[in-house]
Amino acid sequence: MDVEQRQRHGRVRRLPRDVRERQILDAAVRVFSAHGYHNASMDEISEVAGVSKPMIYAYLGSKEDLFGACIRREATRLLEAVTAGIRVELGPDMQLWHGLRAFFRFVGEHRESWRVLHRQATSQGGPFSDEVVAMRARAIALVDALLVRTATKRGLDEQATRATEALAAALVGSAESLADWWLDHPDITDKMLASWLMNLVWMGFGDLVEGTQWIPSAE
Amino acid sequence: MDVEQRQRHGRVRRLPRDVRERQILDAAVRVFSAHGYHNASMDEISEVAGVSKPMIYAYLGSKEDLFGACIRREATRLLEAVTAGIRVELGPDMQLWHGLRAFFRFVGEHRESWRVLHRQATSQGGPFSDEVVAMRARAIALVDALLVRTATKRGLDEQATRATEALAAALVGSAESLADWWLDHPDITDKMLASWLMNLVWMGFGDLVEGTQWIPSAE
DNA sequence: CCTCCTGCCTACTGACGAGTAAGGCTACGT
DNA sequence: ACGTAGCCTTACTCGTCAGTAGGCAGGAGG
Repeated sequence: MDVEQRQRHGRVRRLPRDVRERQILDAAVRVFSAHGYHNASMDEISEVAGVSKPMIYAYLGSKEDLFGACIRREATRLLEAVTAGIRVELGPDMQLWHGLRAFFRFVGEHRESWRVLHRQATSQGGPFSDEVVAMRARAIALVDALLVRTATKRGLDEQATRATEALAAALVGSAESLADWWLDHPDITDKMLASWLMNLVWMGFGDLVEGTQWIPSAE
Repeated sequence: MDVEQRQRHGRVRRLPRDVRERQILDAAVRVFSAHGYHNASMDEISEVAGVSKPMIYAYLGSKEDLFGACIRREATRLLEAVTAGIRVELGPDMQLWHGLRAFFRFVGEHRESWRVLHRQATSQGGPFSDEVVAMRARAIALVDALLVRTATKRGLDEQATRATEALAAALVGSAESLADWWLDHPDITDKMLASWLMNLVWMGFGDLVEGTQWIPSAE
């Protein structure tokens, strides 16, 4: 009977709620990632999820709610991956280094998540952008904290500390942009990316051009 | 008679084509900037432009065409502003400095243009993104050329030159991100932004934290 | 064996918005 | 005076979804 129904509908039927929710979210991420928020239809998501449309509304709410849920889940995963990668006991440069590596590794392994987070979500002027803006702010705050710690550890000068938040924003943006660039140059390793960016922001062009290089102290 | 008609419709009637086209493009940029591509309706654009909808179709074509035209116009303005700001006779650091200043000045003076270019256009997976991707590629190429010139002027090492394009992408991204950050911190001057970013990418955190600073050589 | 709860579906509605048909008005050339 | 070209409008069509109404099935508890 169960088998019969699977054949009739090509679907597994009568699964517990949390399993269905995960399936739906997975499908939603894929579809949003592929077509963007507006061009993604609930019908397609339901089809990919192997579930009928009313189920989505019953479990995850409106399209906007669904999108928000996707963003929250993927952003949380990303932030967790990055924070997990950081070694707090090391110096600031090594912390940044490991954070960048974790970031690029995550993007490499979850391209769809990244597309949803970066491309789709940033753009839509709607209420969901709140979700992303908040997550992005958390990322910037993370970097900012690192910069502030670094600056205060040594004798900080007032000018520099006022700029840390802006610098953090710039750094996050450069990493995002580099991740996007990566999508068109897949033959690069995540380690190379992290290394380039590290040299750029830690050493600067000035040093770089003169041959000075930053190299991770103990791999 | 003319006055009567203005009162009746609240509109100036019977204007030459190129004037109307400009009005329509201006309105489109404002509406796209405010609501994003998908949430912007042709009806609203026509209303803001003070023109009926069929005029838009007659002059600028479909919604997609219209959006493309907006992007092209605004992106061209931006690139022209930046290239006009660059002083080719100066050293590479000063060139970057002036380029950055011109960029932030433009963004400050044309926030709506910037929103359309950066937020809306990057996101939509549609065919118009081609327009933006192309323009962004031109911007990256511009920076890349500067880096390559700088690297080859001194003794370049192979590793570094392979990375220039990526670094250019990162730099462009950081400038974009900083411009976005600026929207939430309007009490900052464009000069400060340019200076911070310049210090970040030219000197790096390493130097910055030790008190070394980059300062424009002759203002 | 009944019944009720819950997972699940088919089949709709209703709105919104892109794009168009068809024609009116005016200025200018002849 | 009379076309004719080009500016401009009102008032539609029609497709596409988001969201919903209402009902079927299968298992648990009486």
